[in-house]
Amino acid sequence: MADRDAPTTTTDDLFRVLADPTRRRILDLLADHGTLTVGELAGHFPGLVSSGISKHLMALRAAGLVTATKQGRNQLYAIDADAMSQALGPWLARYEAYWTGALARLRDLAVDPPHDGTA
Amino acid sequence: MADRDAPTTTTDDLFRVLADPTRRRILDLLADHGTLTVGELAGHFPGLVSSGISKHLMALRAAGLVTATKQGRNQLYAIDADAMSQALGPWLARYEAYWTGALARLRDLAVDPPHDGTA
DNA sequence: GTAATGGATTACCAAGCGGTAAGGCATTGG
DNA sequence: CCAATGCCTTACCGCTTGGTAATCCATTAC
Repeated sequence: MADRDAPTTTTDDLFRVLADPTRRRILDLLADHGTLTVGELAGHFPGLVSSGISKHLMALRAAGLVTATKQGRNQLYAIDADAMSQALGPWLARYEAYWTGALARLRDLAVDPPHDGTA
Repeated sequence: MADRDAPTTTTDDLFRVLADPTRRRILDLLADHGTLTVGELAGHFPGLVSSGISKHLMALRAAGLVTATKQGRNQLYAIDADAMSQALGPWLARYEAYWTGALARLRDLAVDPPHDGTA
């Protein structure tokens, strides 16, 4: 199984995938470089072999967090935060009451990204 | 354990704790009721015995996500989202660039929350 | 065409973790 | 005081899952 691109990334799936540090690191790398292949990713993880990376990528892909574009013999992976935001959004909203401060910072980032005074 | 704020509630710890659906449900219940005892919590989980709840509570407490107040022979648990926001904040900020749309939705949710949509 | 490269897939192993069960301590009530 | 209650703690079991190794397939180079 696991051949679906899972249009419905549940909060449950999201957190399960995000639970692994390596997977978050991969997402991190992807966010920083935009697009990477398995080999390039593997270069950042000295303690892991390609198979492991591939496996994590598969999990990420199953959760819809990354997209894979085949280019010749390589596969280009890119982050797809849409699924993340879709799954996290409702959860974040639920704790809105406890998050006033964090939310305010978030809103600040959304409406005022560049500079302007107080941080 | 007097580690009620666990100075080092890393993003790693946060996600590990949040990875379990039962634990998120507990947080959910706590957020909804404000304060609950182990027994009350257990009442919401027919498929679990108190020990299990207690264990999850311990994990939550270790991560600083909940606070425990002893009241007589019972222990009152309450959510403490401060650790959550502290750990999630930086992570959320890191993906800010990918979240523009989500951020807007978040703002919308913050001012006009729909209703319960737990998956 | 064949050889080489790179990724995906599968099988396997080991560690971590969720859940249960049993035991112990503290508080409350008679 | 002793008995009962409620929670926490510890030991244990089984499943899930991260990681590796080996194999296969596709693409590219010669």
